[in-house]
This record gives sequence, C-alpha cells and structure tokens, in this order.
Amino acid sequence: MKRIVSPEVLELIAERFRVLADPARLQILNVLQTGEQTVTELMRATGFRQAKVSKHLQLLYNLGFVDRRKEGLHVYYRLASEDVFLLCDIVCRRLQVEADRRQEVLEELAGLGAEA
Amino acid sequence: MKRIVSPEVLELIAERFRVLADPARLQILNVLQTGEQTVTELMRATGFRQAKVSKHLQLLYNLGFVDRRKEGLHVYYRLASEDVFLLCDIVCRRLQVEADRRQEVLEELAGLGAEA
DNA sequence: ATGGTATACTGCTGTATAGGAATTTACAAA
DNA sequence: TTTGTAAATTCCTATACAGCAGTATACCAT
Repeated sequence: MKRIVSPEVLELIAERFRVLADPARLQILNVLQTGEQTVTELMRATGFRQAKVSKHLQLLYNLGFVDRRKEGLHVYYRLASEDVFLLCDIVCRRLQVEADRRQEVLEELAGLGAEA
Repeated sequence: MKRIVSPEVLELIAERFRVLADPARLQILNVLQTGEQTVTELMRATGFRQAKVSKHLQLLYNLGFVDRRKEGLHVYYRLASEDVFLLCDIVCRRLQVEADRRQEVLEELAGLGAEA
C-alpha cells in the first residue's frame, strides 16, 4: 500500500480487520491453532454457546480465515492460513512496545519522587 | 501467539484491529503515508469534515498509530510506525489471493460452458 | 483586548452487530 | 420412519460507534 488506495479497496481491507476486531473470534482462531476442531469441541474449549461459535465460524469462513470439512454429523474447522498469526504477532509486538514505554514512564516518575 | 492467550490480551489485540476496521481511518493513514499533515490538509485530502477527521485522529493517536506535534495554530500528525502498512500488506496479499481464486473459478466455469 | 482561524469536544441519531433463546436443517442409527 | 445429535439459522434486544451539527478551546494577528 504505497500509494493512495481507492475507497472500495479500503472497504475490503477494513472488512478483514473488522473480523479480527472481536475477542471471541480471536479466541476461536487461537484454539484452532492447536489443530482441526468440530463446533462442539470449540464450544468446550471456549465456553461459548453453540450459536455463538457457529455464527463466528460462518463469518471467519466467509472471509476466508478458516476452512471446513464435513464428516457425518460433524463439521471440522481449521485455519485457512497462518496470516492471522502474522497479523496478531505484529499487534502483539506493538502491545509489548507500549507496555515497555509505560514501564519506563513509571520508573521515571518513581525516580522523580525519590529526588523530590 | 503460539499458545492459548488470555481473554484480556485478546481484548487488547481486538481493540487494535477495531481501529483499523474503518475505511475512513485507513484512508487517513493512507494519506499520512505521503508525509506529515495538519488536520486541515487531511480534510482536503480526504474530503471529510473537520469533526470527522479530528475524532478519527484522536482514536489513532490514543492507540499509538499516529504521533502529533503542535506548531502555532496547527497540529501536525504523522505515522507512528510502518506496522500499519505491514498489516495492510498482509491483508492485501490475501485479497489478491482471493481475487485470483475467484478468477480461476470463473475460467473453470467458462470452460465447462464451452464443453457443454 | 478583539477578531479570526485551527482543532477538540459534546450531544444526538441512525446503523451495525454481538449474544441469547428458540427453531430449523442435516445426518446417522435404530 | 422415528429418534437423537450436530450445526446452522432466525428473531430479538442491547450496545457500540460513525457521522453530523453545534459549541468550546487554543492560538495568532491586529
């Protein structure tokens, strides 16, 4: 994204971020990182109700974040790609930087207190 | 994010994605990529109203996506880091992959049509 | 101080969506 | 076919937030 991007493309990008902007969906993705899971297994792993899990999975599926396969009664969901975690890692790195910075400020304040 | 992450951290991550999940903010960030800008310049570049630009900038500033400096009447905003574009690039790559896949499907359908 | 401009803030409305309860659909076994 | 279980969907309510209009604040110039 080196130049001015059209509103249409910006909307598509925003739509992707919107899907990741929900702790419940991130949790589901996080659980899926341990491997393929059925909806029921995801319910147990997350503590969410069935409708909630299913609805979030639909969204994730529709936007290509997860794949699924049907086997008898069960539907197995799995991550479609590792990109999600690339994205989360970048965000986590930022969180770490922010935390460090806050820590520095606190220490600076403590230092001032000692001097005063 | 290799193991199960706590709900608190997931909320922090989601919060960051939420800020990026808005075309207007992405557009502002996109414009800022061309260099430091005042609110007024951003209004002209985006066509947004003053209140809109200002509010989005507050959000972006509070979550550390942009920095600012005051000079007389003007406040100059600039990108705090290139991470935003790392994130967008990953998403864009995904969009490209999706587009390619759709294209393939269309061509496959066209092929079937020719055969039939 | 006064007037004028840049930016931030407040109150409001409409829209989107998360989550719960209940229902429906899909499938397997008896 | 009937029964039971898994998953998807529908309807509903509450909440969050984008965007607008208007107002307030900060700062410069005269």
